[in-house]
Amino acid sequence: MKKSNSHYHHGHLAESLLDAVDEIATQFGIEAVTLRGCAKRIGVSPASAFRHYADKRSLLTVFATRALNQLADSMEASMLKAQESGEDALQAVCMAYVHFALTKPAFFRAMWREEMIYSGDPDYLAATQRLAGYLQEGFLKTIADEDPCDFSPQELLAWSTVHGLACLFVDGPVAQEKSTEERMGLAKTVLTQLTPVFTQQRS
Amino acid sequence: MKKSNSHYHHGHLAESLLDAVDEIATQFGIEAVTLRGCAKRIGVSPASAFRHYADKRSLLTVFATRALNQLADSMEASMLKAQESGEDALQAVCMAYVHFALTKPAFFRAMWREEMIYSGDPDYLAATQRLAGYLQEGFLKTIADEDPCDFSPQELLAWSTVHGLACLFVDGPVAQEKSTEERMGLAKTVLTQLTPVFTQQRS
DNA sequence: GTTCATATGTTAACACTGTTAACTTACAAT
DNA sequence: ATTGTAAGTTAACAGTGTTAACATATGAAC
Repeated sequence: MKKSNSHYHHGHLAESLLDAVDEIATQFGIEAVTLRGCAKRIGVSPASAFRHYADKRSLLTVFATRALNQLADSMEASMLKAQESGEDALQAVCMAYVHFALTKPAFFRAMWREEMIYSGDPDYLAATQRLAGYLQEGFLKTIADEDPCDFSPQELLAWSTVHGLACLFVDGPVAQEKSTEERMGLAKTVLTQLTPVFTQQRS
Repeated sequence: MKKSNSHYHHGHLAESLLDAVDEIATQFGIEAVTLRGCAKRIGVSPASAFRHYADKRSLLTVFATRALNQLADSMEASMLKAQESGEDALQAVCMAYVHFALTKPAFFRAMWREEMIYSGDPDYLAATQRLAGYLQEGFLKTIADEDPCDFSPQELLAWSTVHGLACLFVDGPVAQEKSTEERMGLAKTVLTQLTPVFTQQRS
């Protein structure tokens, strides 16, 4: 955090650019994010971004990865809290997923826009796997050392339902006029229906 | 279908532009669709599109609406076929949903990219409601004349699951290396788990 | 059939985008 | 102190959506 008075070298440009993407995406949506806009917001020349990111898509990939880890953090916290108080951990994790999508829609979109990012990037893939890991907790692992990209039908059902719900809320025509609280309640009702399917084989 | 030899007036530019979007999106993805590219493919000047569409977003809105109706057509056909042969109609409709996403990923994406279209457009909204209608068939309607945007928990569970599955296949890290057939099989396994939830209250 | 309003196309320009090449500055190791 | 390198700048490029001003073909009224 050392500050030069010359201001020629910014010093934290890579991270500052991510913050700029954050702010612009939050205010105007992920489609409005522009390299030149980010640079201008930081007070730096348009071309400077290319010293730190190969292209715009790389920047958005890192941003998406960052957003995935933020979501995973939030899911982890919810899980731990639920485990302490003896609540349904899977339910808590799912609700955290939906809550993130509702409160940070631009971030949630950025995570899954396949054509805007390099979805084969190792860090990105690792972040998606970390996220999926919290949804897999609470399920019996039948096979050890399995491919982390391979999901049991129960796990995939859980992820599909919560992901679909989040997507329909964010980009779809479902409950558009409703408040965040109302939609969270609706999500709870929907997810509760799944408990009979899971309670049979829960660990 | 009358053809002028002067070639000054194209005649079917509005529809031809939609076809161009179709072809470019299929080949290179929805992000690669460009007004100038569409115009060039048709052999028309870049500015001509604006006589038929207010802006690019309007064109993509009509394209998304068209794609939604194609999906709804496919779902309707699957439903009728299943009803004739006595199969599970809801299952058939869900499988048609996933199949469309897998075979026409660019179209499926275009339907739900909120920032690329005018999602408040009446025709677009009508198409989404038509689509949702096929998922609602087979469920008991408890309240008559209800808002078509309002879904029962069961209906929303069905839509969320199938939509999430489709999205995770198309944009997510799930089963990326698997073939379409394998993924359809996986989808069936996931969706079958929902039958106990629905059979209680099916009509 | 000629006239003419209108729908539908063209051309040329605008500001803005991502990206690159050539250049400049500051820092850090010798 | 010198100097190599990391990190910034400027100026240009082609490509984008969009608009204004202009051109042409169509079809209805006379």
